[in-house]
Amino acid sequence: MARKPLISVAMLDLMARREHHAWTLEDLQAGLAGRGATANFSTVFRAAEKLAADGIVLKVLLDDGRARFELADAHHDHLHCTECDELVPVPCVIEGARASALEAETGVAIREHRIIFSGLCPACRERRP
Amino acid sequence: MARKPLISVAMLDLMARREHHAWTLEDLQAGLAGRGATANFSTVFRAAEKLAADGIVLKVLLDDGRARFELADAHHDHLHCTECDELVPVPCVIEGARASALEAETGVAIREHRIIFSGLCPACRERRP
DNA sequence: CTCGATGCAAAGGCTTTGCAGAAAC
DNA sequence: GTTTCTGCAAAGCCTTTGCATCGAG
Repeated sequence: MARKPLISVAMLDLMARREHHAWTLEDLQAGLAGRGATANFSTVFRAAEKLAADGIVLKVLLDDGRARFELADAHHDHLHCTECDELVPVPCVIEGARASALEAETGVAIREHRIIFSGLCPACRERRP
Repeated sequence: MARKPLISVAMLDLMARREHHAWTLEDLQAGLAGRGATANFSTVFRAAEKLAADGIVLKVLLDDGRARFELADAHHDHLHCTECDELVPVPCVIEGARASALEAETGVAIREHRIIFSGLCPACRERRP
């Protein structure tokens, strides 16, 4: 019989199912439990942090004070749905030229950016027109 | 002799001096104390929250977990300086057309956005080329 | 035996709230 | 007297850490 996989492996496996785009630690713990991989919160926390440190997942912090983790793939920005609380990906709207212009205009040196739109995700928008 | 002003008044007065663009509660408490308006942290917190609720100041939450408050004026975005930790204002880079295009493209309904760039502010950029 | 993974409980960092007294009107 | 502002202390909410155990190699 197969041995119990490490939590970090089960976690990546879970995230790959894309039930959420971005997962809170609570989401992860619940999702893991739902698939028979019950784990302590600290363990979930440490596994997620390690994956983030290794660049395998990305940690995103929201105004609600809870971090979300998502599989690290192509850069994109986010929309935080005010209705269902999901953090959905949207394509990046900052073209390199725009950033350069801003640097020239303001004198700052931009290393990275984080854009979070608030509004309704497609599903909620349809549900509540 | 003039009576002791409400903390919220002293706070607005302090913020108007623009020593910082955005103030943490700690900054505010220290700034107030420095001007003879010593106040309890809770009082500073409540005054700031009330001003934010009234739309007089804007509350901005950063990844470091501490909220900042700034006088609410024209919309702008921010650069969080990785060197001095200041949150400096930069002009908004999202034109309305861009947002509309994004809504059409993705199906989301955007209500507002928050952009935080990370990098060096003009002063630090000059200091550390 | 040694090291990483895990569970449990406790500690942290900031934010919020409850309650009572002081101040304003 | 009633409402608002304050101070103090206690809770809260999530995130982190310390320590001991467990399990693979």
